Amino acid sequence: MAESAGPAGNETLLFLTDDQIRKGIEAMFFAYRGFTADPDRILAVQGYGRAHHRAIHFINRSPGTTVNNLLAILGVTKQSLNRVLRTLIDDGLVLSEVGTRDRRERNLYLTEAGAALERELSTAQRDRMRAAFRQAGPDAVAGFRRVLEAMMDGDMRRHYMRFREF
Amino acid sequence: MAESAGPAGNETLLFLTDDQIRKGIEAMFFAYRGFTADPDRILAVQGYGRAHHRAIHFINRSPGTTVNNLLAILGVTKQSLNRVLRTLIDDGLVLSEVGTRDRRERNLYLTEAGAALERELSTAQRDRMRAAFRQAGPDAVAGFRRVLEAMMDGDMRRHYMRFREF
DNA sequence: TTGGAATGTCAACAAGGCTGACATAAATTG
DNA sequence: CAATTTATGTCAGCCTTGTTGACATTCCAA
Repeated sequence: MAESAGPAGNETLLFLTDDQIRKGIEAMFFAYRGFTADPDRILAVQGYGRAHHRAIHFINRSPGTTVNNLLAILGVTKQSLNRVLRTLIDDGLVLSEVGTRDRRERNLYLTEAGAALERELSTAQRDRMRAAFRQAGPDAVAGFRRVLEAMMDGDMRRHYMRFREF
Repeated sequence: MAESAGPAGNETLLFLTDDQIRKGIEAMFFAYRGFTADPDRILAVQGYGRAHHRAIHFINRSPGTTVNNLLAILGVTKQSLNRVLRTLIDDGLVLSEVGTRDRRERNLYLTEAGAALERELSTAQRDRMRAAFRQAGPDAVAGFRRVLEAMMDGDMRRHYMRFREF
């Protein structure tokens, strides 16, 4: 090809140079800090951490979800999750009900207090995300989603896609 | 406006509905896991963690950087960074040289062994990022970058932009 | 020379990962 | 029915990585 040029040897692939990729890597690093900054501040007041936020988020997303399902989504050990879940249950933010179909399972729900904290956290996080979306524009948002979806591990993509329709 | 419709009350803002935003939030969460998965596996073998990776990455990006500069970029306490830096120096991956201009400062460099580990880590991470970029396409990559840049805190954006030209 | 800045270090603590072991209850399977 | 598997909880202990506080050293600059 006569128009071949540059380090990548192909102009159509210039967005795949190592430097472009490195910028993407650093963008992920710095942006993730912003992404978690607002919830982190709110959680710190209550003495909670990101692990609590994640549990609250996914229980809110799928009320009645089981411990096992949460373990698969969060990718942590049951001991680790249990510690977090225990404090949330003891503090009255999460309700754990014995399963009806299978009584070994525990169905997890947010209490009113839990839902209130969830709203506080997600409002803060959504405000920043909304501002970023608005600033970048709809086409950028679509691209953002496409790249992130391509970056996920297969297992995680399944958990993500399961609620795509909403 | 006659065409006003939907929860947002404006068709041109449909990408800003709470559900769209929530999808963006979960995309960040799941994608970040993929983003760190490969380096995490490599680091675990050596007995290192993400903190070591971050230090190695930014020393490699800016050879001769000072401890203070690294602190500002990483956003941790000097005690926390010092512990990580200490192990890297003791293990012969990082070289700490007394500053010439200001002898209170320490200029940090990767040794050959440190550079080797850096290459191993960044190759793994870049491979995934490159695959995601290729799959999503150049326009999506541009959007990805725009959204992430808009999501950063001001301080972090400054650190990010400082090396934009590469 | 004195103050302040940059750095290092020690100690203590907490969150939240991990592994391993073990208990219990309930469902499932042979 | 008995044995096994599954879902969950819990205890103990370990690691990384964050935090605060205190204090020493070095050295630049006013």
